[in-house]
Amino acid sequence: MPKVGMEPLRRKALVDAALRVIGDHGSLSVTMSEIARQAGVSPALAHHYFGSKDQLLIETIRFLLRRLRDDTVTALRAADTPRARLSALIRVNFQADQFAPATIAAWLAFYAEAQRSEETRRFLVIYARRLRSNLLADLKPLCPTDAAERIAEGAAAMIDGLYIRQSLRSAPISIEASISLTEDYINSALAALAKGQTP
Amino acid sequence: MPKVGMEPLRRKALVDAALRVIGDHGSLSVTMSEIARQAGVSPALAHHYFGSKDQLLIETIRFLLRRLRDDTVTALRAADTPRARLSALIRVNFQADQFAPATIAAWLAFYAEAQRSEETRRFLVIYARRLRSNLLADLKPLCPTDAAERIAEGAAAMIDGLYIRQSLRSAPISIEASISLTEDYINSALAALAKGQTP
DNA sequence: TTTTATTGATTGATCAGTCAATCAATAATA
DNA sequence: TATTATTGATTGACTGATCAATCAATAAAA
Repeated sequence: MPKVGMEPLRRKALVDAALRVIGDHGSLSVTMSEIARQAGVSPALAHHYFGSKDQLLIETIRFLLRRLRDDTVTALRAADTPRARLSALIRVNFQADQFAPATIAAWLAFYAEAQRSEETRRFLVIYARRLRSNLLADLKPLCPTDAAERIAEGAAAMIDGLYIRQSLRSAPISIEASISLTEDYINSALAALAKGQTP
Repeated sequence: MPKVGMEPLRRKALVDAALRVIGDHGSLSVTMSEIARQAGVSPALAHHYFGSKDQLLIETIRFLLRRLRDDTVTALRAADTPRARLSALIRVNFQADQFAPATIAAWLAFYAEAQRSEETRRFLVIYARRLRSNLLADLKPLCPTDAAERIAEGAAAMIDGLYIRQSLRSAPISIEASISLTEDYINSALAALAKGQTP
């Protein structure tokens, strides 16, 4: 055989390259040639391993999702109270690598793509649900379930919104400011509840 | 066929068609032919009036922006206290036509496009700034300026986030629920302030 | 006649995807 | 050890399709 065992290396290199190209091109309208060139291989090889451009893009979004999930798991492990886990959850979503312009551009591009590709949409729905349910799990110990559901929904929306707004790079908010805005939302929502419960 | 004075009619028909095609295609990767067909004219005519596909797309986003601004002006006129104007502002952003799937898809597509096209980006920045500053103007009478700025930022993000999440059509939130989530955020943020100020 | 509206036909560029052919590492064989 | 068969890795060249953009020609109004 030839240099056996190239496949996993090439796949990784191609996904990385795809992410980079999408990132600084700011769109999924990138060519296989460009991706392949960035990965240092021929366009034909990219097709050999992924079958189609769509498939390579799907793998790329899976990668983004997996990275976020892994970061989340790690962050949650380090926190031990519900409130601390909420903070960890927020922080993860604004972590440096998630906030990198290229990453933001890629997420955005995939959001747009989700309107066309059912498979892409499924992945993003998974992300959206996961964020919401992670928040929910740690809000439930802190307030009634129905309130927890609303706050989880609101916090998830705020996180996504801050993230998207970042993509415009107008009046860019710092990571810390984004985090504290979300923290404040949860704090005051919980405080308003507590006040309402003991009138 | 050629009656004089067709230009404005054709331009409008083409922009409408572009919006529709972008909407149900869920992407800016639409062809001039498709848009022209929807508008009932030849592709060549679309080029005749707009010069290029990019230009037609630019006009399309201007149209979206203008519609939102007009709706905003109308809504603000009908409200007379700062708090009422805040509610009006929120409501406008979740109005039925803004919430239509095709409209959401188009906004999303333009967000992605903004990563590539400086002109598109400028338009979206205008939108983002306008939302923020409208909110700010009516928050200022209700709380200290620095707090108003934070709340405006947070509310704008929540609105955008709810909007984006709607595009995934998973666990779709009703218009009313989206509105009340944003209202609650403002209410509890203001309440937390009031409480903090008179301890 | 001059101007405006409109189109069919065409061009040139871009790409995804295919394919036949080559390269090189290994394992089996002699 | 030397030879050979096998096969994953890799590519250059090509194809077919798609599109934006152009243009020359025509039809109707002014």
